[in-house]
Formats: sequence, structure tokens, C-alpha cells
Amino acid sequence: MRYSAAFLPTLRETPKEATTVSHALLLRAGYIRMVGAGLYEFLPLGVRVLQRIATIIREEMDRAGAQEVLMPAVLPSEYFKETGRWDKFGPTLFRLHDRKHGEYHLAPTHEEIITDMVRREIKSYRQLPINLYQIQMKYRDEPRPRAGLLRCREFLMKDAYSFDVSPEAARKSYDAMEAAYHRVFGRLGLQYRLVAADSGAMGGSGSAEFQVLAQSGEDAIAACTACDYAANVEVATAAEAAAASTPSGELPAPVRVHTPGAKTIEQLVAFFGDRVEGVGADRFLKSVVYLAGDEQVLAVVRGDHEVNEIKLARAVGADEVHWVAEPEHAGFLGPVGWKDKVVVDAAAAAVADGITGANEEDHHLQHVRHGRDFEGTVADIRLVAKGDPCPRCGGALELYRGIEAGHIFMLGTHYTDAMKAEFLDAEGTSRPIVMGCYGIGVSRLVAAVVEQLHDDDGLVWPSEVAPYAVIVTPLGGDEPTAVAEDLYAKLRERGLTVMLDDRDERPGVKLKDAELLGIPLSVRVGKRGLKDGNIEIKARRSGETSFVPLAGAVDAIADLVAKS
RNA sequence: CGGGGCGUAGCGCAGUCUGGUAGCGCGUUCGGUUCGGGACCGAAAGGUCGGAGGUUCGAAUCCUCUCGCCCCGACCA
Repeated sequence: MRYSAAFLPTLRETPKEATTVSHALLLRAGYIRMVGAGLYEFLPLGVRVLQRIATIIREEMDRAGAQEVLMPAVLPSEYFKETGRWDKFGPTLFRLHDRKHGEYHLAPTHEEIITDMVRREIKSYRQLPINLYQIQMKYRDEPRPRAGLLRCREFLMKDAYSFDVSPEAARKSYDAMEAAYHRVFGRLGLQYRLVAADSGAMGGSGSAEFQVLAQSGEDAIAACTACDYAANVEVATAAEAAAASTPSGELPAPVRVHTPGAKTIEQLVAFFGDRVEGVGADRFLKSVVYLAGDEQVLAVVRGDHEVNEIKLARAVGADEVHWVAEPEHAGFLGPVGWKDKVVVDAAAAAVADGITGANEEDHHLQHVRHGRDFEGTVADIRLVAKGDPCPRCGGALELYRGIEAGHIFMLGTHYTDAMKAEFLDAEGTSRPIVMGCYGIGVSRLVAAVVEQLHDDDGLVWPSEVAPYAVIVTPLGGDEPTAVAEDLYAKLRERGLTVMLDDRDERPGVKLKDAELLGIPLSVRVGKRGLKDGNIEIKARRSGETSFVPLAGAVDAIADLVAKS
């Protein structure tokens, strides 16, 4: 590509709506433009990157035995109604009508459609297993699109669906996809963790996320520093801590203590610090009020812990719980004498001599213990914290932020039961097909790669996804221009993707743009080098510069591209 | 949906409080000088001041409504 003819509008300054690195750089380097909240145009370079990532995914899906299909993005409502998701998706679903007033929606995901496709064609166990995937735009009217390509309302997704005769067979399909995903993320050069996750509204029996580690990520991940345990904090657990700070001797009866204005754990630790030797946040029983449906629940965790609402919901058998912002006596709440349901975190239940709110303004109770002074269901309802012992090996957990770039689910017969997708087994019995589904956010991956790999000068593409392998920059003068033209032609003959910066710009401008674009190899042709018969090659990522003789330049460059 | 911020030229911003000829930098166009790290001189083009209504002799500026974007939260495969 000749830069002079490219539709490649770069920006010197960052548009103010961009506050995330990937968003800012992709805008500045002319890869994407915004059309509306969560709606983006991919300009030529953006498309090239998107397609290269899609190609990697395609290759790995095909290698794993999946077959590519393409389903419509505009769907009649009947399929989602069949599984109840027409209502369940709520406002996230983009709904529309056709000219005959028929009800439609834009596809947020395709479990129903593919299940319908499969149930129409698959009748026998002889036709299974099968794994079908597509790469296509998905539509979700997100409550809050954010950070450019990281959370869009229209985004490119690879979604695969496996169909098997049994849970055991489905497990094999799931494992094959997991392996394929590892290859994809490995080829993209990403730092990522495979983490246990909440299967959420997808339904099904288990799931794991491929989380690309990045500060701008929306998800919090707990990962062991010693073994490979990793989980979304939504579901992460810690090994049972040893019963904390058990004092010797008999526990005295609870004492009511006047604690004026001391509402937070921090204030309480300061308040009791003078009175109780060695008191820390882990001696307090923090009580938080939640609503589970109509029922009020008091969640009790240790002062140094936080409530995990997903775990709490599970513990009380609710779909979700809602935090009650301003209950009576906020700051002085406690489980002793509490009339509604109480759920106590296991770590809080192990506190032998605790301090908690007295349910009375400006008062707390000292010397409180679960089982003696109050009752309540004991369950794991807390968020894991940095340094907690790993549930698998006891090593220390570390917290990371991550971008969910892939998610694999064992769906079981959730959809095939609802939609009666059945096959005849060898005995002639009709049985539901066992499903799995596997997603990769392709456009999100573009942003994820940038989040992980960039520098102050701009984008830095790994060679596997770079829009061009090489950019050739003549630095002014007739001879360098002629040499650059010649190199451009010869490198292209070699089958390399090459950009030639043939613009009538000053060297500084061209070199800055080459860096902003993130093309892995920059070939500079200038009088200075040609004087000694050399051209200069600079690696974008390492910054390493080498001079090579013009005579062998094409081979040298092709070599470097092949090795990268 | 709750809280906060912002809409003025392609991009970044000033001007709004205190109403009175719509500005600056970058970019763009033309001419010239330059040419290995975002050059310099000169000239020029480019704006329904997000939109609608109102107040006023007069509105980017004041009032009302509305739309959009960003951030935090809620929410969310």
C-alpha cells in the first residue's frame, strides 16, 4: 500500500472522548472512528487487524474440527421466545419490526438459532458430535458501552457451538475448544489467564473465561501465585483460614460499648485500638443488609472482608440480592438479636471474640461469637482478598484486572431440552443433545492486544496481527526515493505486506506516523545510510536498529519478518 | 436508571460568570524557503456556537425543554 493513497487519517491529538489507551491509540492511528456510543467504524488498517485476528481464530477452530457457518443477525422473535430469553434479555435486546409488523431482534448470541438448525438436521447419534462456529456481528444494547472497542453495542464475535451425545462426550468437545483457545491467545502473544467463572444468564453447568490481563479490564480476577488456580472474583474462594485470633480463657459475656460516631471499620479499629490489645479489622463482624426478593438478609463478614453478592445470592437461593443503602442504625448493625435472616461468612463465624454493631445508635457489642451470641447460616459469602490462601494449594492469591476476551460454557441440555433438540441413540431411545458454547470477542481482542502492547509513541502490533509487516520510509532525496520504490516492489514480490510512505512529508512526520501505526518493522532509506550502501531497519517493539547492505536488504528483511 | 462532566472549524481548546463584530494552536489549501525525529515565512479556505423554544433592541453567553458524548455507579453471556 502506498501511504499517499491510503485512507489513513491519523490524529496528533487524542479526541477527548477517549480515556482508555486502546481507544485513544486506535483513534489517533486511524484504525477506528466512532459513530455513536458503542458503535464503531473500522477504517482500512482496523479491518486488516480485525481480519488477521479472525484468521487466526478460524485456523484454530478449523484445526480443532469445528466448521464455519453463518447465521442471520436479524432474527424472528419466536426462537428466543421458545427458551424464554425474549423476556430474559430485557432492554439489552435490540428489537424491531418488519413491514408486516412481525417481531424481530438483532442477535446478541445464537444458541437458539443454531439449536434450531441442528434439531432440523440431526436425528441420529451417528451424526454427532458436531461443532459449528461463525464470525459475525453481535448486538447488545448495553446499559453502558465504554472504552472504545472494549464494550460495544455492536461487536464482532466468534461463537462456536458443540453438540454431543453425552455429558462425557461434551466434555471432550469442551476440552478441545479450551485447547484451541489457548492456541489462539498464545499466537496473539497475550498475557492471559484461564479463570473459573460464573455461568450467569447463559445457564449450564460450568464455564471458564479467558481473561487478558490489563489494568483497564472490567473484571477482577484472583489468581494463585504458586499454582495455576485462577477465578473471577465473582466465584473465587479462599482456603479456610485458621480460626483467627482466639484468645485464651473463657469468653466474657457481650459488653455494650459506647462508640460515638464510629461507623466504619477503620474508625472502629482506631476506637478499640486503645482498649483492646492487638485488635485489627479481622476482629470485627461487619454486617450489611441486603434484599433478596422481598426478604431482608443480614450478611456478616469479617471487618477486613467484603461481601460477594453473587455468593450471597447463591447462599440464600435467590437470583440476585440488592444492597440496602441506608438501613436503620447503619454503621451500628450487628447479628445479635437480628430478627430477619442472617448469613455468616465462614471466616466471620470463626472469629472467637468479635466486635459487632449493637443495632443501636453509637453502640457496639464486644465479646461476641457466632453460635453463642447469635445464629445464622454459615456460608462462603465473601470476596477473596489479596494474600488469601489459594483453595487448591494454599499459596497466596493475587488480584488482577482482566478483559474477558473468551468464554467457554458447558451448557448441558439447557437449550436442547427447551427446544426439543433430540437424537436417537444406538438403542433407539430419543435423548436430548448435549451442548457447549464458546465465544471470543474478536473486535474486543483488537483493543485487548493494544491494552497490553503499546508505548508512548503509539501502537505496537505483534507480527501475527500487524496490518502490514513492513513500512518502508524514504527520508527525502531522489536516490532514497528510488531505492525505497525498488525495495517496496521487491518486498511485495516476496509476498510480504508492505506500506510505502511515499508522502511528500518531512522525515520526522513519517517516522512519527510509522511508530504511531505500530508496524513491526520500519525500513528507513536515507542518504546517510546509502552513502555506505546501507539501509536501516528498526524493530518497533524492541527499538533495535540495524544497518544492512542494500544488496542483501530484501533477504534480510524477509528473514526478520519470518523470524518475528 | 442515579451521580458528575462536556457539546464552539477536521482535532485540541479559549470566549459563557458580567449579553454587544466568533477567536487561538494543530491540521487543510496556495506560494516560497527547508528536508534523518511532528520545520519556517507569507497568504487563504473552513463555524446552523448540538437542537428547539423563550427573554432581550441584541444571545455562544440568560431561562425552559430536548438530543448527544464521556466518566463513576447500578446493570450486563
